[in-house]
Amino acid sequence: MLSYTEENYLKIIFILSYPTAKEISTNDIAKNLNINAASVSDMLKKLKQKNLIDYAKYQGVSLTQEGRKIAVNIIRKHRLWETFLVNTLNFSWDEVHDIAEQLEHIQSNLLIEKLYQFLGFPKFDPHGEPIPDENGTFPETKDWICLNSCKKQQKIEVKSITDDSSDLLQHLDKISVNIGVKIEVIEKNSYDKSIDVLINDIKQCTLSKEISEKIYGVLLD
Amino acid sequence: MLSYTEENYLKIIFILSYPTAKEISTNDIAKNLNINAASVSDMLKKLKQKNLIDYAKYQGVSLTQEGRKIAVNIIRKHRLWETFLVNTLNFSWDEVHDIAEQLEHIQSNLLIEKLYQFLGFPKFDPHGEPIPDENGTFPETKDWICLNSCKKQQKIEVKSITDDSSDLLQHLDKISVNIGVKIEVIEKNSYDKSIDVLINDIKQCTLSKEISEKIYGVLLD
DNA sequence: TTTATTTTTTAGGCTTATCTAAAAAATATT
DNA sequence: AATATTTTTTAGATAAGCCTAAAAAATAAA
Ligand SMILES: [Mn+2]
Ligand SMILES: [Mn+2]
Ligand SMILES: [Mn+2]
Ligand SMILES: [Mn+2]
Repeated sequence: MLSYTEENYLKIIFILSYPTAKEISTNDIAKNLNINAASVSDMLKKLKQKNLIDYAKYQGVSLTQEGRKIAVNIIRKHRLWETFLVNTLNFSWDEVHDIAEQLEHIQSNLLIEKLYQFLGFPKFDPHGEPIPDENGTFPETKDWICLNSCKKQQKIEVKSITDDSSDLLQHLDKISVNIGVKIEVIEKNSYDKSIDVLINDIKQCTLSKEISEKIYGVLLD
Repeated sequence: MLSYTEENYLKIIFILSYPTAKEISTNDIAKNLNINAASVSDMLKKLKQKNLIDYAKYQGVSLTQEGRKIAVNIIRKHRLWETFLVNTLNFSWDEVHDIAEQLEHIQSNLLIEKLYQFLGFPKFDPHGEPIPDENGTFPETKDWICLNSCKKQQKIEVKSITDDSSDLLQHLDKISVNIGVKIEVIEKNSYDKSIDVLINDIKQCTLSKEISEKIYGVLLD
């Protein structure tokens, strides 16, 4: 049985390396968990000891088979709980991430099985993030592209927001961006990498790089 | 913000003193939490420091206003989650206690409000235990009596089982005792304090003291 | 009312997860 | 290639929550 802390380390290593499975630096983990790099070094030693990560001093870190399995299960639980909170309890999509951060650590396979069934075997969470199935397999998303990478005049249907922070999601609500809307690139501004877009063929606005790189969708036309 | 551990101490102090609010001993807490009495002494000092308990060395412990409020909220969450697990996710009543022990520590007032509403403002959990409302008020149960205290030929309708352990609940399933059944006392055996009973006017069996003292109900006729 | 037993507290340790400061290694710059 | 900067690790501390062993207080028994 792992501690919440250990689970959070495995989860963040997975997320930072997804989908490439590349090696992650001590500093990246430290920044993302808001802890000191020295503490991360300590924990990496411990996780290596438990055979959950591949790690050699100064060489970065990656998950072992076993570590990946645990990380994916935490992510599965997180996203199923977010789906429950929005679909069943009528939370809005910007309110659920912090609660799911807690719920993802509840230990019970039966609970997750039953929740999964109750929710109707969902494949994506309220932010469009893919929910791995009971074998750890993620639903297909390879035709999704980043809005940020679209050329002028290309148009996408939004499939996912890759950041659940309430700040961002509330901002997206304000400009009427949610899962399913169509966004067309009107202009690309090279100076600050922002883009001018048309949302659902009606509303025009400018999206900063920070925002556009978190929106993914499928190309239309 | 309290730790899970602190919350568990407050909860067990409440439960051990309910409904009398009498003083609780260090040893009682230690036995119930499966920890050493020395550890309990340490924690009591800390909880007193935080004004959550009234405590003087060697004199037993009781909850302050503030401590009681927190304890009742944990119990409310525990029982609402058990209700959710049984009513919504189709768990059986013997499977839910350990999961609720984890879920009761999830921090979010909004979550509990929404869960409460989703479940239809339940007053009792799957074991018949009263669920305090948002103000900490417990539903009325003062006409409930313990099966153990019934005289020969008295008959009750079961309202609650005051122990959620799966061992006991599975045993009760086996002898067809659940919430709502009628139990009549046929004979009281003074030697071991066991009683012979008739369940739903059909099935006769003997209940040990350990079992009969955990069954509560309302007197019939 | 002494003495014995039980309960509770204190003293001193251990583990986990964190920190700061300093050392070591890797990387970037001149 | 030598030096400066950044990244990572080690060393040494701390707080929470637990432990065992021993001391102190309360309670029960003689
Ligand atoms: Mn999330
Ligand atoms: Mn999400
Ligand atoms: Mn319970
Ligand atoms: Mn219960």
